Amino acid sequence: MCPFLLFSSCNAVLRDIHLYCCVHFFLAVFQMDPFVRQPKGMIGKEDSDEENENPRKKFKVLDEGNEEDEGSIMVEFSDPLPWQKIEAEGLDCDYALLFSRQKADELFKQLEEEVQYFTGEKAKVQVFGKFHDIPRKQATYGDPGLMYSFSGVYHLARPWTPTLEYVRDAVTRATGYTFNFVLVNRYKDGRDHIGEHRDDEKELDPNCPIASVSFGAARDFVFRHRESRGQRTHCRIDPVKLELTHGSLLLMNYPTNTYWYHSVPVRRRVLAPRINLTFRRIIMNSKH
DNA sequence: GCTGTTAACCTCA
DNA sequence: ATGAGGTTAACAG
Repeated sequence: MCPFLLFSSCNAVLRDIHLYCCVHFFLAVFQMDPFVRQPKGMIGKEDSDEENENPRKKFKVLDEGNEEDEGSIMVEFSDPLPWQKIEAEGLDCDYALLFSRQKADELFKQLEEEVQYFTGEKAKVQVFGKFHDIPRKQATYGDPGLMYSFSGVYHLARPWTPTLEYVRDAVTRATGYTFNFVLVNRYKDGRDHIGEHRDDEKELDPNCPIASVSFGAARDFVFRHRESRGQRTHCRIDPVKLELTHGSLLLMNYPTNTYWYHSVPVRRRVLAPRINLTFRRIIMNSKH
């Protein structure tokens, strides 16, 4: 359970959330039709400072230079992204490069200017009775009225910035899902990280995927099954390791977050910053 | 009340 | 340099 993201709302609205998700599920199925089945494992090269030319070349990017049409830098529905399916027991993810190198550079730069991160109390976390500085920077943005709790105190999510809206809409067009909230994590270098956790807040609909978009330095991303953690190793399920590259999109589908923990481990050789956006759909409740 | 969990760090292979 | 294991006390269920 993540103590940062307990959500509430001013009014009970989303009674049709299940119908909503079903509709988008079918949308997504049709739009994602030509999945590329690939064996699980590290995607891309281990040395992340060099350009990842191979994966990028596989992506068809339309007219990067045209700034007038927002959709022009994305692959259109009629020309779907070459998704990679990542599967294991109880794990179901889809991975694709959403933005060209050039566009991702631009978005990264804009995010560096726009996003305002937590400071002070909100930048600390209590674990096992001790307070620590969170080893990365965090920010939350979302639809008006959306709230989240931090250490039992509710705060409003900030309103969307232009760049966050742009990326959000790009993800929607690529997947068919819409999102009302984003958690921004900024890892200033390879020493910044996040420990193993699941995104299992009850305010998140587990049937709706979480969309993780990455900019900047490529970082390893590790899934571990909940039954293969700690001393109870009688159930041996190998971890699933990915590399999340500049401009990439990882969709975490149900029931991934039920069975699998994930982390971004320390990588001391990484010197450059990474910004990660995890788009979610929060089910508003009537409390508060 | 009891049990399970813990978005963190530290130590030591 | 990395990963596994232990931590520790409060709180949710």
